Amino acid sequence: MGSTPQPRRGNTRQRIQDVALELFAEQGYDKTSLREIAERLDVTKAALYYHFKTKEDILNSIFEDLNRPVEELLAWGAEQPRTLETKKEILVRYSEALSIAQPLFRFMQENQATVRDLSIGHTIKRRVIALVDLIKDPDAPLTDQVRCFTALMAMHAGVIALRDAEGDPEEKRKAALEVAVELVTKAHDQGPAGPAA
Amino acid sequence: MGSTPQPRRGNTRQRIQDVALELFAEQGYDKTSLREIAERLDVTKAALYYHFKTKEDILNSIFEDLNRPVEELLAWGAEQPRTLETKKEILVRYSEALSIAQPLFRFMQENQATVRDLSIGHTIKRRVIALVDLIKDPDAPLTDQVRCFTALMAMHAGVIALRDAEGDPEEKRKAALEVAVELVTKAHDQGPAGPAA
Amino acid sequence: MGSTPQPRRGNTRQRIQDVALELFAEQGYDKTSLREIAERLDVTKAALYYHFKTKEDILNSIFEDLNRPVEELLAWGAEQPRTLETKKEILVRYSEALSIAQPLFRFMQENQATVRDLSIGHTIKRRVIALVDLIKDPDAPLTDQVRCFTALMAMHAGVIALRDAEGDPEEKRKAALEVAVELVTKAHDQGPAGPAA
Amino acid sequence: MGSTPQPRRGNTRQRIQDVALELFAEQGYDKTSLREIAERLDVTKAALYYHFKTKEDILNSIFEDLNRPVEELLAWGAEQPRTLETKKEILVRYSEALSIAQPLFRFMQENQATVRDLSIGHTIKRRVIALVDLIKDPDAPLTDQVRCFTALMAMHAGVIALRDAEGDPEEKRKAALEVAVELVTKAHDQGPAGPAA
DNA sequence: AATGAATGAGTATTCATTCAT
DNA sequence: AATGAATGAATACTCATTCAT
Repeated sequence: MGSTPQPRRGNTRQRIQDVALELFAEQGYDKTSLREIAERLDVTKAALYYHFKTKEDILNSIFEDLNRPVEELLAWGAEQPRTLETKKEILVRYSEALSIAQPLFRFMQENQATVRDLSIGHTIKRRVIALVDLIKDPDAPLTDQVRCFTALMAMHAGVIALRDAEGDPEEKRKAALEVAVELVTKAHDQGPAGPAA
Repeated sequence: MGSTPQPRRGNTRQRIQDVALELFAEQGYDKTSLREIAERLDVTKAALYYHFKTKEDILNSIFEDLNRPVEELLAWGAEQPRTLETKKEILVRYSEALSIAQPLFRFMQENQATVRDLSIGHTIKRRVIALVDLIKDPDAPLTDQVRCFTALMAMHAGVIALRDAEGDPEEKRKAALEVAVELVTKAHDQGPAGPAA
Repeated sequence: MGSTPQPRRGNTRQRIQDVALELFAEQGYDKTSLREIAERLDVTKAALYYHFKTKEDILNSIFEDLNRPVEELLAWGAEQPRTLETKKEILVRYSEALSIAQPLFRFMQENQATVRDLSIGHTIKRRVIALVDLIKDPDAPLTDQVRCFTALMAMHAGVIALRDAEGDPEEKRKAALEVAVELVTKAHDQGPAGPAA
Repeated sequence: MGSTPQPRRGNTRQRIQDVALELFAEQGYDKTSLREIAERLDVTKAALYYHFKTKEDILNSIFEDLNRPVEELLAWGAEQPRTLETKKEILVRYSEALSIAQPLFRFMQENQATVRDLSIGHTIKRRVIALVDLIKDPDAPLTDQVRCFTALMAMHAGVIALRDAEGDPEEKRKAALEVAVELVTKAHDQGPAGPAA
């Protein structure tokens, strides 16, 4: 186990990404060294540099791959009418995207300080803003804006933060989605100038 | 005569904490070196070690000081009856505590991965659980649990995450508190087994 | 039909030498990596190793090619009578050789420390000594030896060191040659035991 | 030998400079690693970083110290009348400065490619130009300019390049100085527009 | 109450080189 | 005639920590 010099097929790049994401999510970006990644894969550090230009580049490549669904969701959402139905659909899809790329999103949430000055930092920030813009109305009062933002956080919580709380993950996700829908619905039902009396 | 010309006298410990918190919150714990802290204070690194045993110890001391209000809130809450009024009061006080110790909480949120295996990690985790326990009913269904947890996150968002969004900080805090109260109220109104018909 | 559309055919070896010399002269030997050379040629590093055994070997091959004229000059000079005319002729030819292989000589001058313990180091050293021997008289006093050595340096200066000083390169070369001739003439006119009274 | 933990007096900084210059001159800047310097001094690499911010900084500090005499010579020369006597005096003093700081100048000459993009590169270039300006007449014809530049190179040769040629160093220095004076005198005697008939 | 001097373990990154295909 | 994948050894530099003074 581990000592057989496996003929290394062309999957090393993928294996690096997998191990890196696992470690980044487990221990954080800063605390994960390239030495550690290399050791787990039983290759040398230099091999990592054959496949990626820098440590940050490993993260970037992972992000690009796993982030695509969210990007597509944003593109789709931008073309829909801003109805309540659309908003709900966005929440549903986002929840699913979160669930699928859970380790990446967990990593992003737990390493905000680090991620902020990495090149994906900008992308992420823009993306959150775009997402909120899709589910809140343009001139929504502050309270409704908070409701919409909180809706997103509810889903993050359901998928990521409550990761090691008791309960079936899928049920937690559903519950969080329900709460999110509730919040966005409430925000939607009130016109831009507060409760439509 | 009356104005002290050398303000740095015996207060070095405090100054270290101030600068450290500022830098930890700005750049993250890992990326802030003791050299940097020392340079800002115009003392040597060794001076830091006169006042604190380790880097982590600096953080611990900051945490102990700023966290006291929350600890007191938990103690107080534990002795109150679990009425809706109590829950609301807890939310109000927690929101205030967040506001006062904003840099610390921001630091905690943005450095979760790092904080997790520092000694304050356990404390924080226990505290969040205790807090949720105070505002949710013992046998609340999953959805209500999510509501309560989300209520807390709403307040974190209002005080911390929305820090550089437009708008008056105090108003954002109030709006977040409002949403939080709403969520907890809804959770409270439904009995442990769903809607109290 | 007549014009070859793919000029890179069998000439890779030459192209490697060209690019390598350019980069060696520009940045120095140590600071020029094989990666850089390969990238400029749009081939892989391994391709370089198909054509050359080592990095040093690339340099050796360049040196061998461009150095031939000087070697021939030495051979020719060794067979001539040691008259002033011969000496002048050697200076003229050397100046021309310098001019033609300018990048190589520039490289040699600016990377003396590095070149010293490369295999061309010995060759170069021997060659300079041989050259001085051709233009100075066997038992010339120290001052005349310095004159002869300085004559060579004057030409190096004229072609290499003054490279980015103002003025037409060819004129600078001529001027340097003139000064060199002057020095050697002076050295020649004085017998082995000082001024021929 | 070497194992006694000598009480390290406050001379470490100086010792680093000494060893570094020795190695830089012997092997070149690029090929001298901080590990090597540290090992020779029987300290750790980190100790070097206590005293100097970077590898380049070590070189800078050496340069600043040893270069002072030349800087002073330039300042002095700038205030003198541009007579032949002054020029001769400059040559004499420069020759002495070269002799005293021989290892540094040798290093500079043999590592031109490297030094060029270090921070001392600019300083050196400016200095050579300033020096030539002091010994050549403002509108000297090209040949005279070459004479002056060659005069400097003659002295470099006498002190540095001929280092391991036979003969007493001091005598070689004197001979080189003589040749340099000769060249500058010749350049001086001819008016700005060629031979003063 | 603090400094000056140093360490040991670590980091990301680069390089010349190799070899099976 | 060349590539893709990898290595081993090195490099400059940083960090938290220690300790005699």
